[in-house]
Amino acid sequence: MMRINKLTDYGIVVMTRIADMDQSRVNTAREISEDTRIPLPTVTRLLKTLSGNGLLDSQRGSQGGYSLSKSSDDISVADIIETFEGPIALTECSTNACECSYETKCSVEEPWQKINDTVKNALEGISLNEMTGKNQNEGLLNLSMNYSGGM
Amino acid sequence: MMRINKLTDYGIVVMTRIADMDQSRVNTAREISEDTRIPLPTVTRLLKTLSGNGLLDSQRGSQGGYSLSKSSDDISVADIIETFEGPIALTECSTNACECSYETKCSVEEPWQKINDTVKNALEGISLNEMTGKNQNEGLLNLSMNYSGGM
DNA sequence: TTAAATAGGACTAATTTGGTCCAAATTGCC
DNA sequence: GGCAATTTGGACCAAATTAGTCCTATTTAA
Repeated sequence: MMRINKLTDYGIVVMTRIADMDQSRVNTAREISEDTRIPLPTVTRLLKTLSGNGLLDSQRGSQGGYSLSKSSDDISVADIIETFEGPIALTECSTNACECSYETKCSVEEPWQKINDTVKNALEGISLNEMTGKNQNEGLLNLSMNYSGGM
Repeated sequence: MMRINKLTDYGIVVMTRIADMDQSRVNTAREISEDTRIPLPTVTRLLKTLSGNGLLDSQRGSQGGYSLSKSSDDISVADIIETFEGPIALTECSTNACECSYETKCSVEEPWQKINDTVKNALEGISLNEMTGKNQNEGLLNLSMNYSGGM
């Protein structure tokens, strides 16, 4: 299926929900759970991950909650995905020094590098703000990617 | 990790291996297994899937084996991935009619559509031929994608 | 007829993922 | 000071997916 994990998907939903709200106040896990209908324990876990990775600020105690750590314009979909899944890469080969034992595979490595870069670029080009309801149909998705450069 | 399955990865290796060989003869599962060091039962299964989906032609019986069903220029990485994983889509929302229960998610649907298209385009733009050793460093990967169009 | 292949499908083991829960720490408020 | 509302951190389990193997049938060339 080649898809991102469900939790990552949820993570994007949660972030979008927070970005959609009044930025002057914090959001509790409970509110978010009720709004999104994602079970509370799961939301809790998502929020912990997101704040642990610096995408959200957290405030403890009574009246506490979560808020965006920076403007929704400065948070990309890639940021969120990487928070949950680590570096964006479709194959193992493309992240680290390739240790694969299949000779053929290694001739395959270089093209994969490009494929991954393209995907990564696409995801970095989408800001959280563009995911919110506010900016619908405004044609902000102007992804212009050019990989004509030499290698 | 957001990656394609291991079997899909192997599938690409196997296809690349076949594309790399003399096209006037067929390749047996055994040869491919020995060359790639992927275990025979697994290679067998990969080949069955690939020929079942029309990417490979198969010839039964003694002297039989597998060969590309068309030129390696006309087979894309996307073709191979889709053979193993179905339609390329990062989230469920983006394939079929979205039945998700989270309201927020649906405002998210449209941007995702574009993201998926971008990824799909990238993968459709890479031919199997470009994955082979023959074409290394020839700068064939000229992916120019422009998503400035209206929605 | 036999040997070398592919075809189809069932099955199991391993891994990953999704989801839950509990105890601790922090903070605001009465 | 004490209580209630929160986040924090980590352990844990169940479910789903994936990887891999195996067996039997069918086809074909020599």
